[in-house]
Amino acid sequence: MAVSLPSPSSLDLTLSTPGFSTSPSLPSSGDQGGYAVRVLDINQIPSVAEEYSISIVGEDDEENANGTPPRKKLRLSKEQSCLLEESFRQHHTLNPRQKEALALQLKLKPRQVEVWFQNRRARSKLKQTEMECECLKRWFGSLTEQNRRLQREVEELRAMKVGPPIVLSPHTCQPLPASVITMCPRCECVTTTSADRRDPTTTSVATAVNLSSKAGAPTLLPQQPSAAC
DNA sequence: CGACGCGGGGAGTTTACTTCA
DNA sequence: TGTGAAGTAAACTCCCCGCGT
Repeated sequence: MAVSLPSPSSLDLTLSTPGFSTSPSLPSSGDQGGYAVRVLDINQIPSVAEEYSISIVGEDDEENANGTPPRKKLRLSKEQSCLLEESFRQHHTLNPRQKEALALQLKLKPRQVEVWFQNRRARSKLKQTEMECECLKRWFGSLTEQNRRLQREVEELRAMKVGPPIVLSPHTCQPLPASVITMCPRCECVTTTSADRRDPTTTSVATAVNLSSKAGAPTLLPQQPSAAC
């Protein structure tokens, strides 16, 4: 029954894992006494539901009288969750041997470990998607604001009846193309550079503002955000 | 090379349970 | 203190894909 876990307190908790030590089908060992042992989660006030889950979840109460297994739901203890999280940090998928070993260590069924990893992957992906969505929203807002500013600038230049500034390349003495505003979608830092000074291999977020556009308004050409920041 | 079975993973859903107003 | 809505997470189902035969 002994499980190697970091602290003595966690060992105590693990001994009372729902669905294992409290299972009615298991003979009560001397120091635990079957139902006498409860899930001792120091951060959680025991509830009626907890009592319920303890009483209904067992390793071998697979089916009821109809032959259909009742849908049961256990709550993983903090130690179990921590260990699963730790394992998830190491690898997001488990091979059968790892699954078996982890299940044994956690006193869970391999299927439960498998389900936990499935759900964990799903949560991870959801979180990632939400973060990307937020990032894109901020990026969009920033670009919108930038667009407004540039349009104002164009209007002002038009009002002055002054053509777009022509910058000569220090190397070739040829006019440079339109400036390129580069913004990092993560930290939203914006830098303005001449097109010929950019590293052609860089795939940074670039918003090309063509001030000499015949149509009047500057054209914004959003590109994919880069991972490099 | 295609058909078949099997196992694993993703996506979506259900359901038990908790939290909070 | 009781209750219902909302949130969370375990468990389920379906489908697809890769792999071995």
